[in-house]
Amino acid sequence: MEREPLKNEGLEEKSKNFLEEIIEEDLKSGKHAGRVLTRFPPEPNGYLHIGHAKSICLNFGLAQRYGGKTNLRFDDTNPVKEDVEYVDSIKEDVRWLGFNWANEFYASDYFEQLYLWAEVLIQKGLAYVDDQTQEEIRLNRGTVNQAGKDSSFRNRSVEENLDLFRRMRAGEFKDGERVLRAKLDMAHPNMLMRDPILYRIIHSDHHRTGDKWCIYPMYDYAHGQSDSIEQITHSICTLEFDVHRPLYDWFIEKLEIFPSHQYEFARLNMTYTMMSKRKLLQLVQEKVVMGWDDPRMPTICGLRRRGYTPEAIRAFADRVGVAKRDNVIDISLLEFCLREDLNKRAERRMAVLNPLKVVITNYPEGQTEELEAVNNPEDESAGKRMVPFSRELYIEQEDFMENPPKKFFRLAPGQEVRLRYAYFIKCNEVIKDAAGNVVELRCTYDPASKGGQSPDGRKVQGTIHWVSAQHAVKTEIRLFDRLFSRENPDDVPEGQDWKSGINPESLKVIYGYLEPALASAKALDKFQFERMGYFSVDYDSKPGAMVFNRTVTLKDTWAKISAQ
RNA sequence: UGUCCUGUAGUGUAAUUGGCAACACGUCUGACUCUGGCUCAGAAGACUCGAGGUUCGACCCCUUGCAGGACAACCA
Repeated sequence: MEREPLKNEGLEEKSKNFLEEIIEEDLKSGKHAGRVLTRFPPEPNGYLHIGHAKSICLNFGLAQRYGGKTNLRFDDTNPVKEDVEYVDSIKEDVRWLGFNWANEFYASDYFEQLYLWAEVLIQKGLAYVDDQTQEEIRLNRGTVNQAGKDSSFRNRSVEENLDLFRRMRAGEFKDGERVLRAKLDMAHPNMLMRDPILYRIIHSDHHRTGDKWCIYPMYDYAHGQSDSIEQITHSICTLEFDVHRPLYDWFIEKLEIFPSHQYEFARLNMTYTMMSKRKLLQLVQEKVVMGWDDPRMPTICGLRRRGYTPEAIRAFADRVGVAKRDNVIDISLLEFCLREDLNKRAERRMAVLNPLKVVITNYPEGQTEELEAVNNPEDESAGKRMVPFSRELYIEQEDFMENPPKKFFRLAPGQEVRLRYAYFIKCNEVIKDAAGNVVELRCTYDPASKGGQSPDGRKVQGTIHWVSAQHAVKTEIRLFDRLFSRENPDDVPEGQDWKSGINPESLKVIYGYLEPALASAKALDKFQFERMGYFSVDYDSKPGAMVFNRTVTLKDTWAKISAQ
């Protein structure tokens, strides 16, 4: 009562999401003796994407916040789709995002226990072996508004079921010949409760268990029990599993095992972004993109290669929040989080993407000088560097206009601008080629403005970046744009393929000029090219043949103004 | 002709659990500036899906509509 509301303590109380509320209630009621154990359960059949990042941040974040732990568990119950390539990439991505799991588990670790429990269900008369074909099972399941029909094998004796199930395991039957089903209710309004399949026969090697098994548990039969075995307290998954929860609870109840609980949240959707693992796989297989880590992909490895930081992704996951309603996040929020992070840590450099030659006519030929430039105005500890200046420079084509509109603060005939960290220059002459294109500018500089200082207090509205022609490092630069041109890539016009939405101009390769300080940059190094955006060194980069990826442009107010 | 989930500014997420709707992104002003970046100051924008009801008082509770989503792989 005499306790003041926590106000000016710097840690303004952030509102809780519904999962935090559930956990806090559980903690208060002593539900699991104060224990919080979550799990991140990917199927190793594809690469993780930004949607998974939300789930990872949620599961690990929640555990961290409440003094708990998180297991990484591979849901590897379908050998035909899964592969070690994927488990390796998943581990790398989770680590890169900045999380450490308490244990690395596999659903396949539990195959024996799961099998034993299946026998228990058979003994209890709660499971039976069905000989119907896949087609018959499908037909007899009914539809959403029509009850299904009982299988004629539904009432086999416990002994017969046990015998058949053991022979399934022993490999006496071919793929698809029989399945083990739970005996629930073929008329249940929830389709998943209509005698779901527990085990199917697959004579296929498993990436971990090899040829030890030829029967494999289905998701519903494996997931909840795996949670239970690990004593997961809060099993958090996406909304589409909501319908599975009654089944999840049913197995735990009938088996009388640790009561893990499932909670569902709405998965992440993002504008202009494809989240379907299946379709992303297709893009890779059909070589629409360079691979899973193509910088245009929404995969974690793609974002990494693009130049994203784990901090930016975590901040994003934090800002999108968690709830149960369907949502579509504007991709500009992701970009905002990225810029916010990069602004603080990326060192600034100058680079000209579309060069226009400038000759300083009153600057001595053959002379070179070094000018001091700040590495990061947001971080003094980043220090300074020297940038070479000479008579011939490159500036950005778009920084010159022969007939500028009123608010154009850059270079134009007779107009003066500041070359960042260098001098004021004034354009005197415009040289064109036969076709009338501007190919060179002749300018004069004011020696008194060295360093970019105004010698007499005179104001120059514009400051542009530049690079000394003789010192410049020519480099490949990959400019990326959104992979899909439609805001919702799944919203495909009638009669068209979803791939019709792919943006044909999502990758543009150009050659630009860098200031020499950039020549020694290593893969994944990040810089802000002043006034142009954030760029990151690509894996393809080699000494002498550098490759930069444009991570994201800077916010461009001028583009808005000039577009009226 | 089903079962379940969900409806709050353009987009997300809040609202001390019944006390006259907040924060972020985006948008628009303006200031500052050696990045048309950053930063700073401000503005517009929601009668909380509709209709009833309970209550002094409803985003919140009740009734009833409507809308969106999920579920009919031997996928997860």
